Amino acid sequence: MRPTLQTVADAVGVSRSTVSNAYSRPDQLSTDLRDRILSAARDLGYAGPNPTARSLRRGRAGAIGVLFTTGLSYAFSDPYAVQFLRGLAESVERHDTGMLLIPMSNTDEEASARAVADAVVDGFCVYCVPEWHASLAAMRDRQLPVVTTEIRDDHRGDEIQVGIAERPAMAAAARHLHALGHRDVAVLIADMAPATAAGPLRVDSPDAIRYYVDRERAHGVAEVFPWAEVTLINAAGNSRGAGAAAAAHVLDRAERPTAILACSDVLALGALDAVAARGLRAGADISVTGFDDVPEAARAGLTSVRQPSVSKGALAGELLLENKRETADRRVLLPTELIVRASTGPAPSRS
Amino acid sequence: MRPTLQTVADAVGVSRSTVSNAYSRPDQLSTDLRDRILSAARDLGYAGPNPTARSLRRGRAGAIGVLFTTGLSYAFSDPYAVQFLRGLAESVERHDTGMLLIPMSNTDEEASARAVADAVVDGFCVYCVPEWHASLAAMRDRQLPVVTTEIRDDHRGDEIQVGIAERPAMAAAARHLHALGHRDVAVLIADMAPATAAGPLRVDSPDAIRYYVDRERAHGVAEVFPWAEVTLINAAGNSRGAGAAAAAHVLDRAERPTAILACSDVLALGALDAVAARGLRAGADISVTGFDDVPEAARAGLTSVRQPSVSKGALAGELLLENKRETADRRVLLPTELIVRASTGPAPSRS
DNA sequence: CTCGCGTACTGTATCGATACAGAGGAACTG
DNA sequence: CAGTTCCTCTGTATCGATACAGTACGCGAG
Repeated sequence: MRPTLQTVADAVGVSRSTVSNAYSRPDQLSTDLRDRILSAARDLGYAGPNPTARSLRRGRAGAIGVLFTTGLSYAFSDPYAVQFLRGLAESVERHDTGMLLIPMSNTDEEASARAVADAVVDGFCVYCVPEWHASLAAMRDRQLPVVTTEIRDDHRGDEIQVGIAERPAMAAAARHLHALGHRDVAVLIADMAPATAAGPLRVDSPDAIRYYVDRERAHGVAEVFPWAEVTLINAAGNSRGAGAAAAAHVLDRAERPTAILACSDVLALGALDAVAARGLRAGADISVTGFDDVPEAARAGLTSVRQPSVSKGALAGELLLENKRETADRRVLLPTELIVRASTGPAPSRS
Repeated sequence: MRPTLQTVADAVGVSRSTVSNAYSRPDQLSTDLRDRILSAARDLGYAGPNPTARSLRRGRAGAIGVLFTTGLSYAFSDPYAVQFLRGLAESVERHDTGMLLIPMSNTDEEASARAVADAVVDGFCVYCVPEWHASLAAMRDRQLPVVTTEIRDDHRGDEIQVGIAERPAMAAAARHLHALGHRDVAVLIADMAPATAAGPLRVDSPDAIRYYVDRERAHGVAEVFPWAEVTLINAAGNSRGAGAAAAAHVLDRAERPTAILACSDVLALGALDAVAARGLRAGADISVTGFDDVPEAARAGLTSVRQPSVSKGALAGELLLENKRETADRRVLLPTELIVRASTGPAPSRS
């Protein structure tokens, strides 16, 4: 059997409490005794206080759970998500806390829900999880502090929210295109559950879009362009390849839109790939906008809606772990800004 | 006080064990009683069995710790790392296990070491952590199963290893360049501790390179080109920007090398950026090779050494969590392949 | 000499569950 | 009707630590 605190205590001839103090509260005992205890522990091959037992007794897990969309794969391949994670990691680390990644499977929601129920954590951070996902219910059952990256009016309970005003942010991109003379535009979204086929989609209203963020952004477009005249394009996932494939569907049509508003830079970059593959010139033959303003967008000359990424994550972690949680703002709205680059230009005249 | 199993048991008038069974072993009691228990639990606001307590009693944390290089930031921005993580996540998930990310701070190694010591996990996966990092010692103290992504002859203890033959893999790229007539080449590495300045570096032998993987790859180059004639370039980190900045140092020299062998695609792509920024043509004026063969490499026409990414992660998870750990191979060597694209071509004749 | 006080260590209760042996009773067997 | 088996449920021991109140003792002050 592996040694425990008691094993060490017996070996040195002191009480278990004292050995515990040797590790966790060095000021509670003489240096001499402490050294004797630690060296005895080494001799016995004692691995140090068991973190699980410590967590139980202390009532603190020392980690937060991060609920991530879509089997991790897309999440990680979006530079925006990566930056968010990085900010989160940094602030979480400052609080001597870890990050337990909990991927949200689309194929087996129950597995994800189980993972949430079993997670040894002190709180949760929800990033881009569709509202209907079973794991969210499991998370609420835990009754732990939660921070989400969406600002919603219909938000449940007392979740902390850190996010942007999705609708006006996207509307800014739409207005930009409208001012350039575009009248026939398409919106490119990533279906978060790969149930719907890739390609053009007919929905009567933005409200029919299942995932909140995309829905709000579509509403932003609808503030500028009559929704009935907007083409909605569904991508098979939030990846560059999926964006290219989805964009291809409308680029090959006789009457193609003069502009595409993508709900993420990753999708937009994919659209640019598809545009280039057809020998079209982005910003001239067709305009494309993205969302997030990831570093890659600057390299590609993509017009995009910038939103803070790293600081969004950092703030989420901060608010979640701050103990003076009562006083702090439970809802933080971050600024956005439209960055205009070469991928948008005047609408081509109809031939 | 929050309700516990006992609270629910008292409310229903059964024993604590029975309530526990209602959650964890439904077959042990009648459906009728189970329903009564679960509904009573709901009424009482019982959040379900406490995962920490469960972990302690079961002797299983239900998570593995992932030790990641350099404050998470670079790790996540390398698509290769992301793919590895994805594979790892998938296999870990199959075992009903979670992933606790443990970022390795370079500025505060002790903080990382503490995070490792306190992590509630059943094992560790080490990805790209420099061997001198304090957290590795802390990890070994835990005496838990470990899998690393490096195949080393001098490996300690009984770590499981999943990796590639670094030296011959890189040598293949070097031979490819040699066959194209290149004689003056540079090796681009990412210093894992940002102690050394970016730019050309003089070291007597590849052995002086601190980080194992880079060291081995440099040895691979040295198998083909006399080391004394190879220029070593240090980048400030494993990022595209750092790669570009480092490459710039030698591109602007009067006698620039005719080829650059980068130790990662991210660095190589940065080098390509620097090449393009100077109006040079990759594959003609200068050749560039990468390592990993990430999707981006194909788009950029980058010659690269392909290594399995997703399956490397998946295999690491599998070997770590498989319970028949005794019989399984504790050391798995994965294949690599040189993928030749447009970024390499014949050496330009000296003018 | 007694009181007060700080330092160094001890002992017990407790964190919240699961494992496992076993009890009680119904049903089936011969 | 005793014997066996199965199904439900119970009770106690236990996982490995930390919290906290308390003891013992040395030492300076009044």
